[in-house]
Amino acid sequence: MYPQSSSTLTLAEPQTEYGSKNYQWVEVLVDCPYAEGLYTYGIGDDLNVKAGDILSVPFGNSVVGAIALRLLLKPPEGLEIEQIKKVEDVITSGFFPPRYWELLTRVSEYYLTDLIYVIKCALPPKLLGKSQKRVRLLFDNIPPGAENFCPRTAWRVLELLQNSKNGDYTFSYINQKVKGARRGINDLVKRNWVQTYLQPPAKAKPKYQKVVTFISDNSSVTITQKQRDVLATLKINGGELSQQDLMQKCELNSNSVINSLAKKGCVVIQERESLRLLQNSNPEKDLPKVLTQEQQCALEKINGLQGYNVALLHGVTGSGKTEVYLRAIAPILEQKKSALVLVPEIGLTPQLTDRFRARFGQQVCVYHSALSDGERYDTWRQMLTGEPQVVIGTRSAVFAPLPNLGMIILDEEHDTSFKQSQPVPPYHAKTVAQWRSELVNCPLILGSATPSLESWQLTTGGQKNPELEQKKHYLSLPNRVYNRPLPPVEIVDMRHELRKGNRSIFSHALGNALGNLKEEGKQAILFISRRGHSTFVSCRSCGYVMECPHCDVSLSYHYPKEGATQLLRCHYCNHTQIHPKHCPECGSPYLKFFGTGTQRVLLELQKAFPELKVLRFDSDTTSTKNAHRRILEDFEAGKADVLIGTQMLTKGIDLAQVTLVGVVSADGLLFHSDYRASERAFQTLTQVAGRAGRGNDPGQVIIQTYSPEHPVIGAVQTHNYSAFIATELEQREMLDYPPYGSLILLKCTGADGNKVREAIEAIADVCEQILPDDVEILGPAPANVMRVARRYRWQILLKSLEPFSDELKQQLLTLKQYCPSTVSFNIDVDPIRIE
DNA sequence: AGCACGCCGACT
DNA sequence: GTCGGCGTGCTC
Repeated sequence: MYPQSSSTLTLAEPQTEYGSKNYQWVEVLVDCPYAEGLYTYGIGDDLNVKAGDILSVPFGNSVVGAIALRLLLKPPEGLEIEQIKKVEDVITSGFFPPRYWELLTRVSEYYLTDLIYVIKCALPPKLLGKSQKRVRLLFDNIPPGAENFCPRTAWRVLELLQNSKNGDYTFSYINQKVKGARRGINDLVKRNWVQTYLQPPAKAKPKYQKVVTFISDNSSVTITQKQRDVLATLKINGGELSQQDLMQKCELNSNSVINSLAKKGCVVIQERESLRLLQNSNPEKDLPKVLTQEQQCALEKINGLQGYNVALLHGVTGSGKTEVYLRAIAPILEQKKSALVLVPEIGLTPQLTDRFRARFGQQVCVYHSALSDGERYDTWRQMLTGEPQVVIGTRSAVFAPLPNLGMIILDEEHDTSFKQSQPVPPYHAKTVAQWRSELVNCPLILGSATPSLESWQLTTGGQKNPELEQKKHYLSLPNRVYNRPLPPVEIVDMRHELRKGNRSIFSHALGNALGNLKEEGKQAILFISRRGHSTFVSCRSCGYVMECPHCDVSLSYHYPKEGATQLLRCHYCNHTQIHPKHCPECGSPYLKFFGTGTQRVLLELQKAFPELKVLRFDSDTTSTKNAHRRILEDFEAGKADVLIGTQMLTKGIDLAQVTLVGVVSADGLLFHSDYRASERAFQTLTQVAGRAGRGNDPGQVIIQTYSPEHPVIGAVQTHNYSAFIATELEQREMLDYPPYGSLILLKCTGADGNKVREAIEAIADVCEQILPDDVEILGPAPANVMRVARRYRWQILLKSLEPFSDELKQQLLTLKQYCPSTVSFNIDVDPIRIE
C-alpha cells in the first residue's frame, strides 16, 4: 500500500540484525525543509550508528538533525567520496518501537506532509535542533575611529554589535536589523574585526547518575564498620540505590567509602541515565470503586476485546467513565503492557491525572507541551524503556514511543482540539490512534458524553467493511453513578426578560438562583462563550466600530478590574491598544460596548451580588503554568462561590459542590457558518450542563438565550442525544459532509491580497481540470475573516463522497507550483473547522 | 529555509 | 569601480 516507504521501513526497524559488517556510510533524512530525499554521510570510527538513530550532521552551512534510515556498505553511485561529509554525533540511539515507522509514513502520506515533519512532531522538541550562525565582535582588533575606515553597512553592523551587551548576536538577528547585513559582515570578517561561528544545536542531553549495586559481603577482604553499614543499608533497600541516596542514608560526606567497597568487589558503581520526571503530587492510594451494573457490563466487554477493536464508551456526564478506564487498564499493566490515554488538554484535567496517579502510582507519566523541554525529553526516554506504564498526554502523545502498547484510550473523543491544522502535519489524533491500534493490534476506546458524529456512525452504523463490522462496539452508560439524576435544564427566553423590563445580563431565574447560593452553601459555574469584556465597541453618534488595523474584525474591549487600564484587543492577532476616550471618526465621547465577555459578567456579578466571591477561568487568567490547577483547587477548597469561564469549563471538571450552572448567553454558540456548528454547540452546552449536580445534592442548569426555538437548545434541554444526532446525520448525509463524505481544504495566504486571489483562482482552474467529476469544488472564497495579522486568506473546499485516493492527493501537492513565493499554500486533509 | 553566486542598474 | 537589489539553485 505504501510502496516507496516499505523498503526503508523494514530496514529501520530495531530488530534488524546489523551483524559485524563494517558499515561506513549511512543514508539519512535531514531536518531541513525543501531538502526532501536522502543524503549519504560517512561514519567515523568513533561512532556507532544504527538505523533508526537520531543524528546531527553537517548540512550546507549548518548542523542539522537527521534520522538514520539505513546503513550502506559502499557509497551510492554518482557521488564522489570527497563530497560526503561525516556524521557529527549520535543524539539518540534506537528508539523505534515495532510498526512505528509504518505509522509515521502513513501519517505523512495521508496528510500530505513530508516525513521529516511527522518525525519532528513525534519527537520531543529540540531533539532535532538546528545550529545557529552567530557573529561575535573581536574587541581587541578594532582600531579607534573604525567608522572612518569601513563602508556604511559594515559600520551599522559594527555599531549594533558594539551597543550590545556581549558583542554577540545571531546572524539572522543582525540581518533583520540591518538591511544587506551579509556584505557588511563579510567586510568585517575580512578585517578580522568580527568572527562568525556556529553554535551547535542545544541537544537535550540525558542526565547521568551513579547507581551503586550490592554484589557480595562475604568476601575474603576485611571491611570496616562504615563499609559494613553501607552494605547493610544497600541490602535493606533492595540491593540498589543511587550514590546520592546512599550517601545521604549513611551520612557519608564523600563517596570514598563506596569507592573502596567497589575496589574490594563488594559493590559496583554504574553510570545510569536518570530521569528528571515530575514526581510532585503523591496522592493517597485510590482503590477500585464498586461499579454500577452498566459500568460492569462495559468493562467486561472491554476486557474481552482481543486485538484491534474500536469501542465507543458513550457515558453521560457523571456516569463514571474514568473508573471504567482505570479498570480496563489494570489488566493491561498486569500483562506487562502499556496503555496510552489521550486527553484534549492536560492542563484542564488535573483531576484525571491525579486519579490515575492515585491508582497506578509511579507507573503513570504525563506527556504534553506544557512540560519543559527537559521534562519532555526525560518522559520520552522513559517510554522507550518498555516498562509497563500508563502515558497520559495530549494530541502529540499519540506518537508516544511505547514498545508494548496494549490499549489506547481517547477521552472526550468529540473534542476538536485533537485535530489541528497548524503546525503541519494537520493530523487528527483519533485517526492516528485508530491506525496505531490497528498496527499494533490493540483495542481503541473512545469515550465521551457527547460522541462526535464520526464515532457514532463508526460504531453504531453499518460498516461496508465486514471485518470492521465485527470489531466495532457501542457501550452505553446512560445513567449517572449512585443513581444521581441528570440536572434539569431550564431555558430562559431573554427577549421575554427584556419585555418584562429586565435589562440586566442575568435573567430573573438566574439572578434568583445566584442570590440563594450563599445561603445554601453551594457553588455555581457561569459559562460565557467569549473572554474579554465586550465583543465590540461602537460610537453612538456616527456608528463607527473600532476595528483591528491588521485583521478584518472588530476589537474587543478588555477591562479586567476596577481601576485597570481600559484596552482594546484583537482576538485573532492579539493586537492591543488603549481604549480611546473619543470616537476617532467624529470625536464624540459616547462609545458603547456591545456583547458580553467574561470580564463584563464578572463586573456585573460583583455589582449585583457583592457578597459572592468569584474566580475567573479563561485564557486571560490561566496562561501561567499550573494556573488551571490552582484556580480549580481554590474553587474546590471553597475559596470562591462562583467560577466564571469560557469553553475551558466544559472539559473534565468534576466538582461535587457545584449545583448551579448558568449559561449567560447560548447565542454566541448557535450561529456559525461552519457545517459542524450545531454539533459543537450541542456538545459544549451538554458538557457545561453536565458540571452540575455531580455530588450528592441535585443540580440545576439555566440557559439564557434569545433563540429558544433553536433545535440545539431543545436537544440540550431534554438530554436527547440520539434524536439530535439522527437529524444532524440526516443533514450531513444529504450534503455529503463527513462522516459520509470526505473534505480537503486548500488554503492560500499572503500579504498581497491580489496575489493571493490570483493564486487561488489559478489553483481552482487546475482543480477543475485534474479532479474527477465526483469531486465537488467549493470556492474559491475568502475565509470568514479575510484578513488576519495583515495576511489575506482564501480557500477552496474539495468534497467527495468516496474517500480521496492516494493518487489524487499526490496531485494536490503539485498545486503549490501555482503560488508565487509570496503566497503560501496549505492543504488541510479532513478539516474540522472551515472559517 | 538559509545562503552563495551571479547579473544588473544606480551612484560616488 | 562599488553598493545594493533580486532571481536561481544547492545542500550528501
